[in-house]
Amino acid sequence: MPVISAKRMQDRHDSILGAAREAFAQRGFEGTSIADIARAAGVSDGLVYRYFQNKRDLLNAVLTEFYERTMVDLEAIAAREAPFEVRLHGIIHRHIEAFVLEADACRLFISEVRTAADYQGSAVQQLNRRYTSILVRIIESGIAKGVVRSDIDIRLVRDVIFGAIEHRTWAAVNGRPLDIDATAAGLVQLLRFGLMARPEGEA
Amino acid sequence: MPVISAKRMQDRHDSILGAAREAFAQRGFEGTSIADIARAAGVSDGLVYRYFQNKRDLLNAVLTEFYERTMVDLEAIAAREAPFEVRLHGIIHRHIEAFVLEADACRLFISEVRTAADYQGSAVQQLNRRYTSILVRIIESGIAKGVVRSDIDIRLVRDVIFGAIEHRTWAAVNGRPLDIDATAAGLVQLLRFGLMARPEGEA
Amino acid sequence: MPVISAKRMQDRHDSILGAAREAFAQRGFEGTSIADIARAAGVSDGLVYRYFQNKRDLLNAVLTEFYERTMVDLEAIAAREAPFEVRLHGIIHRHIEAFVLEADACRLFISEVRTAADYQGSAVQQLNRRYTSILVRIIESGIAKGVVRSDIDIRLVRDVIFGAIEHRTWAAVNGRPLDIDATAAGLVQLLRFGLMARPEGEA
Amino acid sequence: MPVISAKRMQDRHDSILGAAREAFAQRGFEGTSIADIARAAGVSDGLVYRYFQNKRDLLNAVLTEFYERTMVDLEAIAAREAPFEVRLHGIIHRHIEAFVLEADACRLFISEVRTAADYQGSAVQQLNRRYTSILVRIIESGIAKGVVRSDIDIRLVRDVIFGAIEHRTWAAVNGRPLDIDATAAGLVQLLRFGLMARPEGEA
DNA sequence: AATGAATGAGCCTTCATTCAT
DNA sequence: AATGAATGAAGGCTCATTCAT
Repeated sequence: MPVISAKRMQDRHDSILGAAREAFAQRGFEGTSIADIARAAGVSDGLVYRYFQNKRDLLNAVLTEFYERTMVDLEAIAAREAPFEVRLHGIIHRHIEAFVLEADACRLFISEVRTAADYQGSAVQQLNRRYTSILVRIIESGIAKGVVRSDIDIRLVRDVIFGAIEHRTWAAVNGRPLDIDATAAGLVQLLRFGLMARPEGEA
Repeated sequence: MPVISAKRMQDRHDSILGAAREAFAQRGFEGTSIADIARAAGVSDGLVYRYFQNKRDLLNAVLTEFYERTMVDLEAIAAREAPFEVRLHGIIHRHIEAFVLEADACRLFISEVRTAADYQGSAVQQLNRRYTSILVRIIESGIAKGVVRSDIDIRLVRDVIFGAIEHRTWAAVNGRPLDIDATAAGLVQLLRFGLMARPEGEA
Repeated sequence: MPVISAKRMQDRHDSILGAAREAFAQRGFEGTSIADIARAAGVSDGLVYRYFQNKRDLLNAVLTEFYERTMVDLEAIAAREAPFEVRLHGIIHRHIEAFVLEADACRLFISEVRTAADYQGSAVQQLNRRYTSILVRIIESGIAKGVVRSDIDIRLVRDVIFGAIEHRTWAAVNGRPLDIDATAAGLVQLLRFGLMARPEGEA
Repeated sequence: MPVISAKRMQDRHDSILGAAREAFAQRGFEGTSIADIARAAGVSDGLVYRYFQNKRDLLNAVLTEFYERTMVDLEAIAAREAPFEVRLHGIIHRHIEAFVLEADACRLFISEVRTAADYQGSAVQQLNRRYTSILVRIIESGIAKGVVRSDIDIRLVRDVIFGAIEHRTWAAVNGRPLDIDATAAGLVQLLRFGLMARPEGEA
């Protein structure tokens, strides 16, 4: 039987997590100390270790929370009934948005977690897979409907989309804002008909 | 008259640089200590500072050396006389190769340097620009020849290509090998004609 | 509720401060390492930084403590109702005593702090000013009472007294003892009537 | 038989010594590295050790040179035939001048040498004794001539003069200039007749 | 004679983590 | 349950001194 109420525990948990998100975003993982986080959360250093195993665990928790929050939106878009192009555009648009609005979390993931030795097989990797698989399912349904070429390499398309957005957004992270609408539209257009000029000028 | 021969100095320089490349690749920048590098290079801690200003400088040197080495190949490909598709394929192929063969350097760049606060305006950023500009010039020449649609967003294409390869190769970095030829061919194909199925079935 | 008692904290503080005073006195500021001090105080290196901001701060604390302790006596003497000569003698005597009994602190101040670039405007300089101003006020009251020549340069007198004692005591610091009474008496005598032989033989 | 000429050796010696004086003056003893000095002197690090045993020895040499240079003037003043007051004033004036013009050397002596463990019995201490003994001889001759009270403590007078000047000049070292003439005159006046107001108003 | 490459000890400070209170 | 004092290892960097060339 807990000595403090479950709600109080949840509040503590959340404020530590929030403080960590903030701090990691601003100063990076190595640049943030547990004392920083504890102070921002209004608790003692020691208490952090009651809620999280260690600093690394806290980082994972921050990213897990980000993924789960963002994924709700993406899955809603994927579940919607709409033509292939609309759903593709929707998911690309929302993903760019996530990158732009939560650039800090993305940067954390890219520079601190994805490269870590223990990333393979981690919970965060599972989440990342679920995240990207949403896009994969959309493309699969496009193929099923005959809108997308069946000989396409789905995983390659996935990497093209996520990779392009990551690259694209990076500049925006440090400085001038990114035009989300234009970028989403441009990417969809490029994906639909490719680079090549065509006599018939269809695209 | 130098106290040691130029060759000996070059050797020292190279062994420190090599040890640093190895160590950074395996344990990351923060995870590597100067003592680690010195030990691996068979020199004293202090000597590292005779050849490199500080730890950060050593990281820059590792990446500069990688970029310059790889860029020689890329520029040769870009300079070749060949149809657009051939040159595009060539450069994509070589870039994937670089990623696969020197995954360590790429990982370093991505996770330690590109995200650093002082990346903007740094020498490494200059090199990265030169690197990516090779691809940009190929696309421009494709437009000039009328092979590529003139309304294409070149910077978006660049981000698609580099981003896709980065994402794609990531899996290969940790574990199973990547089929370089297939990946290059698939990416070129996707870029040429896009995702969409076509009645004429040209692609 | 504090984790350890206030007394225990005070003890820690004092033992670190004491160890620092001892170590600085024996080996100078640069010659003393934090590890030396921690070992002598029976604590870990890290704990020193919980009680003092850094090494420099520790030095300031040592000197502040010395000044404040000594100043209590000096101010009591200055506040006493007594003829000018008595008060002058009292303060000179006590100042010499401080120099002799706490030669280490004086040496520290003279050789490590007063010459430092950041001395001007520092807290220690404030204390030093308060310290010397006690003497200045006594001389001023001597002038007010008509016992001391009104055309005297008070700051020069101050420098004569403190400078002389500093010089004088220096020998005593390293080796043979100084006769405090004789020195105080001699200095007062010299200050009262100067060097010159006088026909009337008054002095 | 030396492989290089004695003159060349002397030049080397002097340029190293000069570079050291400059560097110590500007950055202090601890703040100056042998490499700094070697660079400024236009020689290699190693060569410094052919001319001086170690860094400490170099500091001693700098101060010895200063003392010897200044002492020539002082001894000339002491040797002059003149009334006591004139000679006393002359030597005080010249000493203040030395302090003001070569504040750096004085600061070095005060903060780096006089406090060192090996000062007692050192060559620099010998020089310091010779330096101060010049003043002592002047006072003795004043006593012999009956101008100075015979019951005066000569060593105390010496400490008063040198101590006062040291204290006085210190402020001048960091900032506003010191009026050498006024200070010398004021000190002589104070020493001659003391602090006390006198009915006859002789002083 | 002269160089300067090489050494390696040393130092201040930070901080994740533990545990007595 | 909560605190925060305490630990102690680790790390980047400097520099006096030596000695092979």
